[in-house]
Formats: sequence, C-alpha cells, structure tokens
Amino acid sequence: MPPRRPRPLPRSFYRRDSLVVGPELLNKVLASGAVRGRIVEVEAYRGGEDPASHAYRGPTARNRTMFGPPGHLYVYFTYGMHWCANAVCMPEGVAQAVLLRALAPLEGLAEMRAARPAARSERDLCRGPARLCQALGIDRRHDGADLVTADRGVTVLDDGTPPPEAPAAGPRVGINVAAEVAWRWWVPDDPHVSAHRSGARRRRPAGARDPA
DNA sequence: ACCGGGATGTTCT
DNA sequence: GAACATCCCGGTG
Repeated sequence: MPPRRPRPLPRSFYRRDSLVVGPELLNKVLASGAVRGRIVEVEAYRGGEDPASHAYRGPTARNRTMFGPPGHLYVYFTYGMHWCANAVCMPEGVAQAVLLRALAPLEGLAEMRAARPAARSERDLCRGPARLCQALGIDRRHDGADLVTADRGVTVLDDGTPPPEAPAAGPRVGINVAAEVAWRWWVPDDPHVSAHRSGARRRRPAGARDPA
C-alpha cells in the first residue's frame, strides 16, 4: 500500500550528481508500460573523472546519450548479446549516469517470465542489469528515451516509498579500474540484489596456451 | 552454494 | 586483436 499514487520523478531529480541520484533511486519503481519492478541495486558512473565510465574518453556514437540532458535512458549493448540501462544525470554536457542493476518484480510477472525463459525463479527475473532489461523489453529502441515524459513507455515512478535510511554500499561489479570506490548501492538484505562475483574474472585470450 | 568456461558482436587500440 | 558496466549452463561440494 503505497502512500500515494505513483508519478514520474521530475527532471530536477536527475539534474544532480550521480553519487546523490544513485542511492536516491533505491526503492523507486522502474516501469515499462505495465511491467514494473522496484529498484533495489544501482551503480554510479561519472564521465570524465571515472576511468570505468563509457564517457571517460569523451563523446562517441555509442555514449552520446550520457552527454545529453538528464532524465533520459542510456542503453548500451555489451558482451555481444546484452542490453543494460542507465538513468542519465547532471545537465547536458556532463556525462554522468546511474546503472540500474536489479529490480524486485512488482507487476507484469507473467510477461517477465515469458521474456526470460531462462529464469528459474521469480528471484532471477530482474537480478542483474541485462536481466532486468530483458524482463522489461528494454533494448536499442530505448536509448535516449525520456523517463520524465515516458515518451517510449519507460519511466521511473515515485510511489512514496522512501530510499533506505542506510543503503548498503560497495565496489562496482564487473569493472577492472576504479575498483576502490564504493559507488554501488543496494537495499540491505533484499534477495533480488545481484550476486557480487568476487575478483575480476579475466578471460584468457582465445589463443593463449596454458603454461606448460 | 560456488566456480569455470563459452557465447556473441560492437568498440576501441 | 583485445576488452567488454554479462548471463547461462554444467560441474563440483
């Protein structure tokens, strides 16, 4: 029983630093039409100051949405098969964003299951940045979508649930630089938070031989 | 539960 | 050619 009727976050919410927006996005609701989930895990990326950010070396065709106005969705393709989604922060020209890493499914569970046949449980439906995009049908078509006007059906809603008073924090997942900063936040004890895979899993180059 | 390896293609060196 | 803001499956404990 949410204290009030869900409504999209205003543009001003996103116009701030991703280190502030990140933890404040916890417990907001990501909606793609009628398919919805509560945001339980996020990470901040900070453009030119952040070597792990796609925007670290300046604008490219891929990352241009990050340099655009706040409150839009930056969707990128990775590992040859997955889409991941971020909320763009800060005024136009400053490339910051918050990666949406996990949701607790709320509505449209049947559609999520149909979109994610590999998920073995409700818990796995949106546990991970690419999984949640798959569950909500987010892909290339949504890069640049406006979260405030919901021009492509995707938005972030405030239903009155406040962020956790003391969000859990730790290093970001899956990166090999700037691993010391704790720019990942999650709702403490929530089972839908993605597993932190310890250590950088380095792929061996395709032709590399084992040490004899 | 935890771990390792393969999938798959765009982007950048 | 290598890296990549990942996921899935099959192995083992």
